[in-house]
Amino acid sequence: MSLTIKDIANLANVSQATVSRVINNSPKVKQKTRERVLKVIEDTSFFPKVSARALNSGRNYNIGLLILYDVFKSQFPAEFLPGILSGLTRELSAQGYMLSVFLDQAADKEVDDGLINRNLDGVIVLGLETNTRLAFRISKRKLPIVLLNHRFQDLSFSSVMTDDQQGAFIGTRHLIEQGHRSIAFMEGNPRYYTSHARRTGYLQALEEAGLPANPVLMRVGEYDEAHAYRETKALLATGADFTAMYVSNDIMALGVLQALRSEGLRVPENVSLVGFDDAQFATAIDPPLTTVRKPRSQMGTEAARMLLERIDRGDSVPEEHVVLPTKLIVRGSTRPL
Amino acid sequence: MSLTIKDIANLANVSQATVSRVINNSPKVKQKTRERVLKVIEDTSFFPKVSARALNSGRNYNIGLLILYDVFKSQFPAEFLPGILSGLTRELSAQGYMLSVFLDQAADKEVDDGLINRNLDGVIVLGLETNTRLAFRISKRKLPIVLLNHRFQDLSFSSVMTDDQQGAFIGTRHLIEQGHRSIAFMEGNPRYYTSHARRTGYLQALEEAGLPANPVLMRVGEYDEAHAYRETKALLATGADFTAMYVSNDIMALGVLQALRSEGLRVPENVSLVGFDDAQFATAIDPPLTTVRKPRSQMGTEAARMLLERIDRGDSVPEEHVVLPTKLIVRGSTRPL
DNA sequence: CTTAAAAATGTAATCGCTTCCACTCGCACA
DNA sequence: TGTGCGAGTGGAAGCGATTACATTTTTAAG
Repeated sequence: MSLTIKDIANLANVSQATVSRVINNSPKVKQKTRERVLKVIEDTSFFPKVSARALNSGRNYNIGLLILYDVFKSQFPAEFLPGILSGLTRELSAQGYMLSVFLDQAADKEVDDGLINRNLDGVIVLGLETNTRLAFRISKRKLPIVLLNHRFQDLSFSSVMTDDQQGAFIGTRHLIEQGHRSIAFMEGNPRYYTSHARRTGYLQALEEAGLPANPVLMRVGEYDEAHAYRETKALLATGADFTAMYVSNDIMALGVLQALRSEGLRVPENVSLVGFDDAQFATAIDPPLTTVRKPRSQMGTEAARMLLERIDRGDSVPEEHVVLPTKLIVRGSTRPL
Repeated sequence: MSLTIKDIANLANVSQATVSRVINNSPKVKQKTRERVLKVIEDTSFFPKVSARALNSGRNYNIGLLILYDVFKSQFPAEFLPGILSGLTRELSAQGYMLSVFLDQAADKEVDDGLINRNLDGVIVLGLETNTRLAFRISKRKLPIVLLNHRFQDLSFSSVMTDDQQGAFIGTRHLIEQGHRSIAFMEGNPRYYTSHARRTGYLQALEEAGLPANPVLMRVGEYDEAHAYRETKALLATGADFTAMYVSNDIMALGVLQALRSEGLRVPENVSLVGFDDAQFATAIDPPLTTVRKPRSQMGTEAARMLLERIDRGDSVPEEHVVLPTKLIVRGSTRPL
């Protein structure tokens, strides 16, 4: 049927062991022999069978991506997943690994059986919040694990995050640089860590500029359009003055936009607006939204790199926490005062 | 280290062979024995090692999802991927399979080596158009394959599609039912099959209602907001009358919306609008967009089901083409004339 | 109660690779 | 001329399941 290393061994006039050594880059093969074997491999386009290697080496060359339920349920921007997948697979396939996805939507048992026992070399957990029960179970099996887009303080899991505080900071600072002094803030669901971070970034920018934080201008909603609309209406009803607003994500910005319009206010003429996420529609609405973008692809590559390192070096690798900066994308929804 | 089938055999006082039979639901095990073995398996939370089974059964319990480049490059709605993944993994994990993703972005060789040789039991190809070169290569290796969201006429590959024509049909019919008689049509990139299907659906609805198709009202653009904006402006410039418009996707609808607004026209007061895709932002814009939704999750489950059938029964399964209906979601952008 | 067929179970070979251990073959050194 | 050593290679034992084939047990017909 298909080629085995035995065939390669015969063709190259060496033993199976040597072929195996060549495949695995063992240093103890004479250069000349190595070349001969490689040539045969090349010519026959031989590819070692993963299951056979896995059986006795323990390596499965397969890592799991566990997408937690909250990612799907919430207003997690849909365009994140493609970006992250792209980063993950690029890095992983370069090292010969595959990526298998698992959704948390199925019953817990399913995830347990499926995910943990399926001979994965490691797991990347993508979520907004840590599912602690699950994380504990995975760690109990000593499976290397990296948290992506969230972290868990009490457990020593490596994590890759973005610096949402810095994101809100640069977004707010952009408004300040444009001359705005009265800048409102629309917070997302306070249950999530990110909401807090973004508020802190907003406050930090104000403070750096010596601007007072005005509690009246700070509203709390959910990461959806309806709450943002309602809160903006409420804010306007207070009669408070503001010429700009930092909104915690792009979907909310849509709600803010509607509320402002309904009161006869225009963006950016009357109010400048900055969002977060750089959603697919951000360029397509009127006005195009100035927003803050997470380095989606890079988040994937970083997570993959860290996990592979952990797999290679074992527990000796210390817990690592990477925080990636976000980027301000200036479009038409902001303008100098 | 970890449990093997041997341990289970000892604990249950049977042979390895019997344990294996129980695991694989072989019918030739006495009910009583089966229960005893299952109990032990349950108690020890044993899980057979995939690589070991794969080695001699040929079954890898791993299927590949190949996401073609055009999916990422185009205005493919970002929210599709999560929906499709959800459907795929639900069905697959129920049958004990995992799903590994591969992106077409890497070099072709990578995909070739990686995808084809990595011991997958089958491949699902998600794309807007068939990458024929790749499809041929996969089929040459006799890997079962199902095309998702596209099809290829000349090759006998099974496929799962949505009925875009029916989608445009019900969208247009909705407008007709609301009393509209002059209905414009905004087409997407004519290079894609879907564009053609949507136009046909539009025309079909007009014909069914005995309405003439007016070429002046039909514009062709790309699946993005900028072209839609431009084409709408051009349409308005002709001075042609219309009270409604069918737009080939939601992103384009954003452009249409802007163009209409810029000319002082309001939606739905002056023009009713129907889109396609039910993008994440469709509920969040003003007015909320009436649109046509693809059954994302179901597309996934169907594709998985078909692929598994093909894997189980081999080539005996005839080529199958499933076409799923779309659904009209009525929101605020349409109203009776 | 036999006894042959059917059903259930066990034995052991096998899948394709990795890796431990043994072995060969120069070559430097005493 | 031995001797020791290290580099390179080969032989063969697994890894943990599946499965063809052999064997035992059960069932049912006579």
